[in-house]
Amino acid sequence: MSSVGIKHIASLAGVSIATVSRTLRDPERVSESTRAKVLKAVKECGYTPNKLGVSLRTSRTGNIVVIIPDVSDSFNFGAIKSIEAYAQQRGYSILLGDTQGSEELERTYASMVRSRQADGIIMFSHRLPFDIDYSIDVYEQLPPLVNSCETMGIPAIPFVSIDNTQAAYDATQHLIDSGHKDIALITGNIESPSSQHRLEGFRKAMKDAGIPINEDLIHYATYSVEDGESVTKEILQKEKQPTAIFCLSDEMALGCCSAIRNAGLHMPDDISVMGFDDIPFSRYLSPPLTTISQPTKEIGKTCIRLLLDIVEGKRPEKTEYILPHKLVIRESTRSIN
Amino acid sequence: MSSVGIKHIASLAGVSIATVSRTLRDPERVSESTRAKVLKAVKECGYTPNKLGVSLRTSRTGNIVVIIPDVSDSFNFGAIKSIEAYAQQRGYSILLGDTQGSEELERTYASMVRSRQADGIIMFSHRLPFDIDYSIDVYEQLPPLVNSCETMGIPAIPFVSIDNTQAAYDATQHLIDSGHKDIALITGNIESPSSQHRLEGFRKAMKDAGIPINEDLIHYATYSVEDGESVTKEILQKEKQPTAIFCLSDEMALGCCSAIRNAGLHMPDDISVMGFDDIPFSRYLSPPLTTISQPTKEIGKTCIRLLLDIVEGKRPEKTEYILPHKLVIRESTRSIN
DNA sequence: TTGAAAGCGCTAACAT
DNA sequence: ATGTTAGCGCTTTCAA
Repeated sequence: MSSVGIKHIASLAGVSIATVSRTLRDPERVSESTRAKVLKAVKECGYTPNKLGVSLRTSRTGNIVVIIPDVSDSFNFGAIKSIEAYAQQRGYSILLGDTQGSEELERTYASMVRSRQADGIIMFSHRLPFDIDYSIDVYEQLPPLVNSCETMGIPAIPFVSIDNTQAAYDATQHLIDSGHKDIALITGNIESPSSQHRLEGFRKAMKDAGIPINEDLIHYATYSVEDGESVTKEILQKEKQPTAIFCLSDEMALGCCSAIRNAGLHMPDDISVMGFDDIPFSRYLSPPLTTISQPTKEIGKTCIRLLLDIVEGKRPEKTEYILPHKLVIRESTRSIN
Repeated sequence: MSSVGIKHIASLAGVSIATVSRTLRDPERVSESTRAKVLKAVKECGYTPNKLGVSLRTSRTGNIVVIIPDVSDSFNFGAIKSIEAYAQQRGYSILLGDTQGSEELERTYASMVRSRQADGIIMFSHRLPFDIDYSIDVYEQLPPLVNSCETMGIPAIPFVSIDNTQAAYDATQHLIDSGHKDIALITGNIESPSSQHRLEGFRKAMKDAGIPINEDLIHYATYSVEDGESVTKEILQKEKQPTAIFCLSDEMALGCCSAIRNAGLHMPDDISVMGFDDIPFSRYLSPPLTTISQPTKEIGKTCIRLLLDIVEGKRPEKTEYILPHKLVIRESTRSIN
């Protein structure tokens, strides 16, 4: 791949490099004839400005890094899609950084803004991906950063999510209303605030209904298909079985359903399963999954809008954006009243 | 976020900026005492070199763009994962560019190498994301680029994939061996070589078995869940129904299974379903999906290894890497002999 | 072992 | 309307 620079175009068009630059960034400011000459040369050479030079000079890159533990997790998808759409509309590019849950990779991607390769970060994890000195003003040390779905618990960092506690409360309430009392719960990584809050919502709903919680029915795992399957296996091997299993993610629910089927049981007749997230696959499951739907599109759009405002120097009015969730009742749960 | 540059560190440590640079890139070349001074200053300020400056100077960025129509497509996931792992090991960062199938976005991401923000491209789509002049040497105009799973049909571009024709042949053969003759086929976007080759493999297997192909049973769609569902609905509404449906992607098979269930039919008793890709979810379906498994890890690793070699100036020995696939027989197909 | 200085490609302030 | 020039942050000769 050959490399033509602005100087080459300038000499080819018989103008100064400044004129080339102007023609490209603000065509109105050069005469029509000059513009034609320059554009012709640009076209002939297939010239593209070296963005390193541009960014170095302007200290703007037009790149936003989105840091996600797992891009393949279907839940994130809706959010990513709307982040991309809106960013493009505002002239920014989205760089997806998949971290496989590795903190090191989180930091690597986050460092792209420190090293000036990107202007801001949207973070789908709860870990702060760089060190800050809490003894001095935290605000000053923060790059443009927005938290999606998980919070780091730092007030200076805008946070967009649903009310996980209330959502889990609603899901649990639905099971309780359907007559379930022996409800097993499988959590995601309990270090993530989303998992903590969902667990909290579950406890609260049970408590409000006056149902004592059997701690043996609470299983600590991760939001993965594999864990959903293995934990469910365990659950089904015990003597006393729950009438319902509440998986704190749909991915887990998927594994859960598989384990139930493999045990020769049927949903929802033998056991009810409640998911969380409403990933696209959930409606295609057999039976289709009852779950909590998150407004992923809105979450994504809010994140990127907020972030670009910050990048461009506007301060967001609020620092916490809680969007509405929805209980989606399908066929994996049934009333046992 | 404050911004300290190399000059600041230099003055803080009482050395020249050249020494700071040397200390950071090749610590051996400065005296121990100087090194200590510099590193101390670096640490105090939390200094990170501005990569724009570095890259501008060295004309290397250490970034690789991976361009994918849809990061959420579970099939790509395995490949992405191993691409990331290997790249990291060789000191490169992976930037994921999700294009939603948009050619414009493909070009946007591809232009990152032309504009010097990345060193090379791994492309999961079949469209060349920039214009080239076929009247002059094509090779000269190509940035470091490797094709994954889809080929652009340009010999100069290395290509890593399975043998899609043979894989579809094997899948079809399995159905034929099981006694199926009336086999419906649902293709992906027929402009993609992978779809074309899979269709070809299907035709060849049918022909070799002496089974005439009913063109009405070949449905042209895209690799999506939605299309799998809607096309299957259509198929099930006709008078004469096939005994098996071969979906050219697992995502489609998912929708297909859902449609079959909604029609009150059962797999594999009423109808057999064959997928393609073996995405992680497939084994959790009910019933688990019979499909073609692709060696995604190997595909990813081969791509990135090839690409980094090219970036670093080594020419790959071969230009086509065909890796082995595998027929995975689960429970969505049955013998009707 | 270290420093001075050129220059990577570009933009923008200033001058014409 | 266009050109000249300084300088963004860094690496790397070259010289000391």
